[in-house]
Amino acid sequence: MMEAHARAGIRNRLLQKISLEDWDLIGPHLEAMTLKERQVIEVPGKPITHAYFLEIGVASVVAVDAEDHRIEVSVIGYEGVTGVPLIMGDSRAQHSTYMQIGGSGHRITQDAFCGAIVQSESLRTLFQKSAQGFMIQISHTALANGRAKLEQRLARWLLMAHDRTTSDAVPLTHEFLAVMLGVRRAGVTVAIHGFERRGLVTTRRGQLTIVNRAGIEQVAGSFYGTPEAELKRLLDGK
Amino acid sequence: MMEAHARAGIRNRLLQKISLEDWDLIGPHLEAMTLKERQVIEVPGKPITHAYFLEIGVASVVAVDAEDHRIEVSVIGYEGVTGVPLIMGDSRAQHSTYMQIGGSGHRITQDAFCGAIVQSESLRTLFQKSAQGFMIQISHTALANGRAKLEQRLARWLLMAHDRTTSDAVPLTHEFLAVMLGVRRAGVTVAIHGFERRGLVTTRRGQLTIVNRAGIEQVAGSFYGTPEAELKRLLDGK
DNA sequence: CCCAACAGGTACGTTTCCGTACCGAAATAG
DNA sequence: CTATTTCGGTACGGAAACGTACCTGTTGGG
Repeated sequence: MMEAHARAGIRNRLLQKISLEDWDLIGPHLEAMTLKERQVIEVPGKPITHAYFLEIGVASVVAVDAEDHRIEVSVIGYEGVTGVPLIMGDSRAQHSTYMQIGGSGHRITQDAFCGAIVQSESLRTLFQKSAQGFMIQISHTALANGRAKLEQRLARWLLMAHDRTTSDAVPLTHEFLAVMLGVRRAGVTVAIHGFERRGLVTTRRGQLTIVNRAGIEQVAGSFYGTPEAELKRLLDGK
Repeated sequence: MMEAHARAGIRNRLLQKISLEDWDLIGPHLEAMTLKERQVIEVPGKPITHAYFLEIGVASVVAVDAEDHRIEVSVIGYEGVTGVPLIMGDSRAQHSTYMQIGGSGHRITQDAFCGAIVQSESLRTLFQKSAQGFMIQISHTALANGRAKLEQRLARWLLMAHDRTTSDAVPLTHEFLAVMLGVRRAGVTVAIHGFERRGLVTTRRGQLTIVNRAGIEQVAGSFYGTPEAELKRLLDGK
């Protein structure tokens, strides 16, 4: 009951799914914190110090190569956890991970997280399924990057962000959207104008508001949706 | 010693890394087989019946969406195993997986494979690291798809295939290369001409031979290499 | 041995997106 | 309140790749 109380306000879907017995391995180690936009969570090549369970906000996971080419491969919100390599038995970050939209969450040290996973098979199963969902998302990012038009990719991104925010506002500049999608800033501006003209979004400086989600889903077509459906299947059982 | 003998001819890097104790969980269940090109290994949405440890040949892992957009996200050869979702506790295939270049390997049933992973922590660790390498490869496919030019992506693909074959010959048509990269067949033809002109490859109908690997690596730049280095780190220890 | 199917060479107009650049408006710092 | 930075609107030429198509040479099946 103490535990149940401690978990009362939690939005994070993975934390929610942890059983009462397992909670002893995780709950006591959680450190609640505010996560500002641009806050760095993981740096490629560096050890992962903590896993972050987001409550509010969106983190970007960005692949980087030796010549500093970069592109976002995944976004993480209240449905997941950062530090996927920890789940896979690796302690080093592959990707650059940082808060794209500020919010809050709980973090747990690498030691405590890995210890919990080793001790409890049910925790391991839970986080492995989350990691599998993460992998599916990356696959579909690869698909969208190779096959979709800028407009479709932007629509996909907006939908993924919208899924993870509580309001319809997406507080991001065109510049940041462009960096994540790996396209020109001017290209994003033009695409957003198209959305605006069709009444799908409204914009203010540094912010974009989703007005007609169904319309955006139509633009994204099947480039959006599969990872979301699969994650649901993985976490909510078969 | 019987076991050691049974493993004598094995090229697969994961099978090689299995300890003698763990071998009892895997070895007896392996079924050696020839794998012809185009042979289907996994079908999206369908249960995964076997995990395949390749000895020779290359398998393509292709992401597919509801509108049948498709693109290759990963290749697997003697360094890995198919059926990554099994490692993650899922029994359903996400991707379309099939032999791109014919060869041979050993397969193990889903039941035996999952049973082995559940029983042995060291096996689990091994395969998780392999899955982590797989994920890194997908991330870099996403990066290349979003950032690289056709020529660079083709170079990257050829290098990944070359790493997994015993000869310098890549027995594939332009058509198949195009499908995997998600580009036009004619685009591949033109790019290959460029390589040929620069003395990087020679071609015959349905086949391409790598002549100057270093030159191809130069074309691919840093779009090639990171996943390979990371897999080495993961499997050969830190 | 011939024919159908396949592989690939080539071309052309078109679309998409890039690189770059410039400018004005809005926010922020001093 | 002003100076500076940031953000977004717009434009232009050009590169990359597309869709499509047609044609030729190779290959394998009947």
